[in-house]
Amino acid sequence: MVSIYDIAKAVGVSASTVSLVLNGRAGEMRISRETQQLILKVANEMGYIPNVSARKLSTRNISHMPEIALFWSPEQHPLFLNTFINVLQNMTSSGEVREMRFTILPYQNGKLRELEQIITASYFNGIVVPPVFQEDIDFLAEANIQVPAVMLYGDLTKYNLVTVDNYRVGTKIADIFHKNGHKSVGIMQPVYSNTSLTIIQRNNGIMDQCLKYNMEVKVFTSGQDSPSANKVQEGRMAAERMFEEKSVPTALYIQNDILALGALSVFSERGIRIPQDLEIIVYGINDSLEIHSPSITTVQYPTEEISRACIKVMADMLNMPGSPPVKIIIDTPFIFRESCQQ
Amino acid sequence: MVSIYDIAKAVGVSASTVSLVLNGRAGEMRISRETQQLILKVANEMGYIPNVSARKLSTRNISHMPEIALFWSPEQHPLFLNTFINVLQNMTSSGEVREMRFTILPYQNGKLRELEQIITASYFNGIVVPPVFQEDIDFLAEANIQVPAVMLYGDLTKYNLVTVDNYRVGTKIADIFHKNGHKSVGIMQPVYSNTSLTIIQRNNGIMDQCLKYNMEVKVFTSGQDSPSANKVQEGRMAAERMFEEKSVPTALYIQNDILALGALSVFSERGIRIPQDLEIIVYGINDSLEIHSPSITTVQYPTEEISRACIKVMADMLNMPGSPPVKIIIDTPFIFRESCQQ
DNA sequence: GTGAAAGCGCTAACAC
DNA sequence: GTGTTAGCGCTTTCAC
Repeated sequence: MVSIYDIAKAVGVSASTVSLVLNGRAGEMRISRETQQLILKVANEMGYIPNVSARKLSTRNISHMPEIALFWSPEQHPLFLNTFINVLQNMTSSGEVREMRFTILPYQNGKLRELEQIITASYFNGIVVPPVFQEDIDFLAEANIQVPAVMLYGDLTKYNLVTVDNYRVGTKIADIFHKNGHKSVGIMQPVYSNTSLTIIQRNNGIMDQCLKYNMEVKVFTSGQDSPSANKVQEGRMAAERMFEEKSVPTALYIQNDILALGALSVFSERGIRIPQDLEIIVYGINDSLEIHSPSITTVQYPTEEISRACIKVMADMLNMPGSPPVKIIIDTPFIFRESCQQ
Repeated sequence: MVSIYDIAKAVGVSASTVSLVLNGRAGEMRISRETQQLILKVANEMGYIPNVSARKLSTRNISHMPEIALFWSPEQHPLFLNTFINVLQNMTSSGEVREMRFTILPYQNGKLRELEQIITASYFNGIVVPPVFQEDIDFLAEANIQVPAVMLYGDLTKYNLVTVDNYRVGTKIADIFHKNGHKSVGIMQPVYSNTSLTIIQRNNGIMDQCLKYNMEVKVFTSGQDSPSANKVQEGRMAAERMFEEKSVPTALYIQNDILALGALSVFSERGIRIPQDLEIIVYGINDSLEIHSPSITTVQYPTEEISRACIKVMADMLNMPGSPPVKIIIDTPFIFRESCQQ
């Protein structure tokens, strides 16, 4: 970390001169052209980056407010982050919660531990993290976090939790398929999903319930992982593979809305009639499933409600640090449309 | 701002005692139960929030890296923020650019000025802002920003700019419609759009070019603003209004992909044949337009490329502060599909 | 034109 | 058990 003192030393002036020049206030004071040039040049060469913490401290940070770390992994739903920020904006501007600032910390699922320093050093006034891999949950279970923390998954009683009941989603889907007389159920999911606990939980819900009802369950994936940008293609491949089976299921649950778009296009090309040949339920949140022809029954991933509850809990914890952690389960409503009636 | 000194004074102990207790290190040292309780209680009552800047400074912030402000308004494309963070993650983890930290600062389009203090106080090592309202551009034109700034719109030569050529998108669309023999062109857009410069620019491109070709242009909106969550419904309403006209256009440009979903469902219900009765081009980025039946010709909003260029420019400016601002125009590729052939 | 010095809120070593 | 003190990097006032 190069500081203005390092620059001052290198140039042979005092730190305050450096500070003035670097802040474009050299004109106010009368600092010589040469000194200015030299300071700028040396600062550049040394790769100086101002320490904003020091700056905020020294200037009595006008806009001081809680800084929250929002951990984010690429596998989160692509609309979730946008929703979170919009909800935040609404809640703070309406005065429903105090103002806070969110800094996004990208991480790889399963590799949260690599950010241990940041997480445990209390460099933020609070943290929000959606740990959907066992490794991350294990890490958090043993981690020593001193600031308010809201988890979006994981049954760790020492932290606040805002989440949905994934297992229940699974059993309800099985119930519906059973009620509609199906004997053979398919689950379509991204390849990545074999390690995501939310997906596993929903699968377990379906499978356990199907076992009870004596329904057959098959899992379909594209067989190869795809970059997140290509979930549609992955859905197409998964659908194609479904038809390679001798017996194709009559009811299909798709774990991801983008994947569903790909699969639906294959079904359409192949002339599969929905729901007559195949009943479909999709988990996710995507406008196009509503206007798809036929319209698609979905289990809503309630990103807005999750965001709202998460922000509320964080605000409460900031106001009352040390309160016992809360656990909030958000409802996942079923929206019945043409692809699968209740 | 209540500090640990305030708490110390109130309780009648020293600041270091307060610090120890508040950091859960009271056990290490031997601080009495009562003192601990009291400190915690008073801290709560006084609404103490640790100043993370001071904390980072005093602990020689291990994870020190540039902190960038990412200004964000609700009207941004809902997938853009996610894309931005994913691209950031890829670029930093591959070592393509230095690590940086992005803090999201929500703002209302047209009200950027309200954040003037934050913007000009240099509390961040850099700022990124997508100003699409004239008020915001005017503000930025006169603002005194001392840190590297990347704009995602607006022709302000004093800042870096990464953007697309909206006007050109408009003229190209008009060219295509003209080439395909249309005499009457429709533009469908969100109500909000009458103040968004990007949309206005694309409109101007279309209109200017249509004038040349002697093509008629009509603009369609839902007639009433909708919450951002209901763009599909807004699209439906706009489509309905289109059919209230005596003469319905034979070619339609839709300014927004979600709006398009709503409109397309109406066209489908009404038995409008695409492209025979109506050729359609949509601006945006949405997987479902690709798998829609018929598939929809789009002008890609290149969020990934914009993000990449923006992050690269920011990294360069951090490495070489004081470099002259750059201006990067990202291509907006046309993806021709069934709804409008070239 | 430039430097010295105080102070922002906090932590950590050490003193008592 | 608790207090004193130095110092993190920067800005700002004032002195020369």
